Amino acid sequence: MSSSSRPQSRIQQRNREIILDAALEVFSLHGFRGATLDQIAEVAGLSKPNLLYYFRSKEEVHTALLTGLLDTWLDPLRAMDPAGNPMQEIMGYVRRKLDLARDFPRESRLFANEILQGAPRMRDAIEGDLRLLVEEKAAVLKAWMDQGRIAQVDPVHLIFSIWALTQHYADFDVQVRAVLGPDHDPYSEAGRFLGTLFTRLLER
Amino acid sequence: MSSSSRPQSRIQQRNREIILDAALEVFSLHGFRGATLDQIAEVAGLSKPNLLYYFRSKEEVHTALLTGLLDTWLDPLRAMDPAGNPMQEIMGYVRRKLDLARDFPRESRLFANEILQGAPRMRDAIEGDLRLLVEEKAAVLKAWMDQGRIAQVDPVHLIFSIWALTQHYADFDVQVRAVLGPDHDPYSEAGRFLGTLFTRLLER
DNA sequence: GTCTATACTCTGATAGAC
DNA sequence: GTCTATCAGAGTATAGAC
Repeated sequence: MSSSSRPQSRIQQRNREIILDAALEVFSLHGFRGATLDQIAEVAGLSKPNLLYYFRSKEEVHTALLTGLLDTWLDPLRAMDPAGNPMQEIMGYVRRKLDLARDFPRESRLFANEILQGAPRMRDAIEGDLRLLVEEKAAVLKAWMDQGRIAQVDPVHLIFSIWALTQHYADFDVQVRAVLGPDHDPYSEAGRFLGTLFTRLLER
Repeated sequence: MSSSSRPQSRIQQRNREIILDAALEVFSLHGFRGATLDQIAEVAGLSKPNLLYYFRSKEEVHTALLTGLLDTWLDPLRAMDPAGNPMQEIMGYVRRKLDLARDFPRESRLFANEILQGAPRMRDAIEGDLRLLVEEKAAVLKAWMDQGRIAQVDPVHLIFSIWALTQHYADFDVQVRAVLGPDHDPYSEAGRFLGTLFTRLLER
């Protein structure tokens, strides 16, 4: 099944993936400006001109990474079902968000870097899709509170707190592990802790 | 009163401060590698060679910023008094940490950038002073829990959660404001929300 | 103390051989 | 598709006039 707009051989797709993986590694550590094509090419095991054969510019590589990232990042929130059991839905969201942080820490750091720098390449998405989704889900949370099914608390800041607490384990991984020492599994401990925290915050 | 090791005129001290303030602005936005001396010099209103008259290198400017940052950042935790009232001490800590985020967001982002990048220039401090202080204060929290004065919860992750929740408002400021819209004061709302959260989590 | 000029290296991107 | 060679510009840092 070939696309007329962008025919791609298997090797092309494979190399694009290798490059994007290397770029994720480098951009997530150093941000857009701090990252260099030399570094990305080295991690990818390609020459710099060859990298630029697959992507026209540094900017294009970065854009390719950001495209879709926000969607992936928001999917767990989207999955929160207004018709479901409130406590289960919220706990499921926390669980899925923590799993994302554990399984895709580089994506989390890429996102953190982008926001830290003032979201120069994501502003529109954040002021658009992200804001709308938060408003929608905050309304769902508010309804649950007004029905007395969970405790009253600011629903938007509740969402912020889920983001902050889960992403912290990916973004500040170095610090978390330095403090805990080698004999700990940050994410399983975090799972238990966050379970307790949100239960006590929301259960009535 | 002159120091023999580093005599400094008033104008020298003043210029060093101007440079450090400009550097904080730029480093906190772009990280070490993404920041340029040109940018820092421009923000400082000085020529690049003049900047390098006050600091021998880009590295030296960055080091000057990081030195002392961790201390400032940990001071509120240090102030948590084992002899005080547990609930008041913890709430006071959360309050002071949130005030730090509100009043010194650039410092918070500088720190976040450093950790995101793997803490290449702060590893020792984090594995040393920071870790020790957390261990000490976690023991204090544990004692309060065992005395039944606050609810049982993992004390180290409790400290992580205070960091994550307060720093989020500085580090993800752009996102927070984009979601809340213009008619909100993020920090006063956060103050109320975090008061509720930690009360419900810890009160028995 | 501050500036202009400049040395030298790094970085993004292109040309062209294979 | 991949490589070597290379260019133009940006970057850190220094020299030396004032």
